[in-house]
Amino acid sequence: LALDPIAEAHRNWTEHGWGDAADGMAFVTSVVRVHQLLLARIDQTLDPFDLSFARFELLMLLLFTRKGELPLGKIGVRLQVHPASVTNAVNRLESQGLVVRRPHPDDGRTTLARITPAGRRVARRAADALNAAVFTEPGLPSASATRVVAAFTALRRDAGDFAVRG
Amino acid sequence: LALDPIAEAHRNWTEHGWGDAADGMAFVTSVVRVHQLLLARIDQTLDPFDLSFARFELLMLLLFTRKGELPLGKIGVRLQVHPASVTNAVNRLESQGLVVRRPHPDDGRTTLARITPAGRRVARRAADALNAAVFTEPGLPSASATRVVAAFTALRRDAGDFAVRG
DNA sequence: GAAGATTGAGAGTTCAATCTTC
DNA sequence: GAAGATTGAACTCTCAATCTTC
Repeated sequence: LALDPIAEAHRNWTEHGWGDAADGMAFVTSVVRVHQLLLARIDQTLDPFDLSFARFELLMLLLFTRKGELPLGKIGVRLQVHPASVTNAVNRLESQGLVVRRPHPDDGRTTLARITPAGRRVARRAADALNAAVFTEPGLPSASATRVVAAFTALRRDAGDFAVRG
Repeated sequence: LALDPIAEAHRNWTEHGWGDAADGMAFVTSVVRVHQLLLARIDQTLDPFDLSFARFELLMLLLFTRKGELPLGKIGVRLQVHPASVTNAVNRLESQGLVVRRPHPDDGRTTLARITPAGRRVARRAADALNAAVFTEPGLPSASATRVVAAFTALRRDAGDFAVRG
């Protein structure tokens, strides 16, 4: 096992005359790597449920919606994914019996995705599994995680990711 | 534009009796979303060079290697990606003339990937572009970024991502 | 004409299976 | 038999093009 590759890259960047960007490079690379590690744990946990994280997020979104259904387009906006990805995910979930499509009553253009009773059961069990295997102990001290969330919320806000309350 | 979806999810988690996992869920979701935002900026910056971030990382790895070449297997270990991904990336880079394959002189099983002069030029220019467009201003205050890197280094170390200096 | 959704193509990843060389 | 690399299959994501409905 080698030493920390990100620290090494930071050193290389500095020695290459890119000192001004070295910290930012290390930050971005850290995010990429931690994302990779977390996703691996998540995928492993969701494997028994035959769910990807993307499909899990879609299921939870419907679970937390009052009527248990949402237009496909709205799902894409909320989950920040491409319409084609929504179509694909809903196809899979529908073939698994966790979601059904139905036409919008008032607008013939839009399609609604509705979570089924089986979908609700799977969503709750998968969430329990993720909570136990990943979320309750994501890999850093609770105070540290909270600080990261705060810093990332500011970053996302500045990137125009969501509206500022006002 | 809606309010912060992660804050909303945190509220949903708490109301659903999953309070113990709500902070961890928010942490993980934040990492996923920030990763998505950063990668979008990176891909956009690398687009003119016809490079993905994965191929850029491979190129930089070779650029910083003494002899400018490395066995494919070692590349996979350093970049933490599957051997098949290395084969794929090297195929693309080779067709772009940025890398060449050559057989290992002492071991007929292993193949070396060697960065070409053109590869070095593209790597330096792409790095300059990324430094200017992303790394010098990744989206949060410098002190904040440094704290995140420290927290993530601890997380990666605990996950067995690299050896502890001893 | 614009909005909503789907389709097909292209790129990337992972896995299992295969082939060659040690 | 094990290590290194490649191949083909399965999946996901994105983009451009298409189709239907407003």
